[in-house]
Amino acid sequence: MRIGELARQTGCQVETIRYYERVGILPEPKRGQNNYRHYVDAHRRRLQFVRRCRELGFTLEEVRTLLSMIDGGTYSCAEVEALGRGHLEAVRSKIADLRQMESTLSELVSTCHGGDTPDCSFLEELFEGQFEHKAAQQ
Amino acid sequence: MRIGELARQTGCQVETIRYYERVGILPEPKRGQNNYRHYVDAHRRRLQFVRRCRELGFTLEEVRTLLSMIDGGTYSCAEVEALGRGHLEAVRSKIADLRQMESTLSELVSTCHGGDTPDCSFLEELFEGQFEHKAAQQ
DNA sequence: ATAGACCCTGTAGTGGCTACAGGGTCAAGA
DNA sequence: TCTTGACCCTGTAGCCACTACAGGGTCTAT
Repeated sequence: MRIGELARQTGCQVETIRYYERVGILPEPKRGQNNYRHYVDAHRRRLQFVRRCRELGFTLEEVRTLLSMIDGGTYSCAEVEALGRGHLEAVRSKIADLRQMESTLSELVSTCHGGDTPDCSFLEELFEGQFEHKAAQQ
Repeated sequence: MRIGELARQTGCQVETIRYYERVGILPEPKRGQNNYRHYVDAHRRRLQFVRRCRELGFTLEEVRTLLSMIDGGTYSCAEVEALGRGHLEAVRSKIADLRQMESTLSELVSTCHGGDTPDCSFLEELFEGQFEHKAAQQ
């Protein structure tokens, strides 16, 4: 199949597929005499895997690691689990940060009177107040 | 005060302050005869404001909008509130995405047996399975 | 013959910094 | 007097994971 078809089947953009090839996530496929890329099902499965990993928030570097485990065939389930748990922790920590943002924001927004005069306690608090937002450390 | 002192007082990096100046978030300060930037308290308050906004997750573009409201002096509280609520919605939607990731991830990780053999249902599910992750519909 | 869908390469842009390289300034101490 | 070290300057390149062209070629249907 050609690149457009692969894109359709996996929900990727054509440019993204070429990008993955350029950075070594996908192998270079065979080319026809018109120089078009020709993909087979193994490519589709690999790209699907990459996309699923990305949807779960893994970085391309982590995806590369996972792929090299699969390609090498000599990984341990424990390694994969460690990578997964590490990433899960990162996701949880992002959630915590965003929750903190949400709570500060909704508190600030609730102080708005919503009128059309240029006085706003939201802005004033941020500009002058002893505003204290528990930011993420690191 | 000089740029290093301003950085210390606001918790910014020196490079970030220069970057904000370059992109028009902070005004160009006066320079001494040694060409060092010289800041006064108005700069500190403005930078503090920017930092607080960034901590709340506002983009620099949104910060620019807020600053131009303050600078113009002819905004309405309702405008600010709209911007705040819009951003709050964005934060909430990110939290929802991350929660979805978290749940899929923790489910996948929990299927790992953790042994040192190269078989792992986490990987297999992503690679072969009819894995279904409810991704954000943007 | 031509339109339109598809493919190619290569480069530049996005956001919000961060990290140099390569240089200047200034005060304290040996 | 010299040197060390902390600070400052400009300008550019790099980070991530794409995305968006520009400028061209190919293929199929009408």
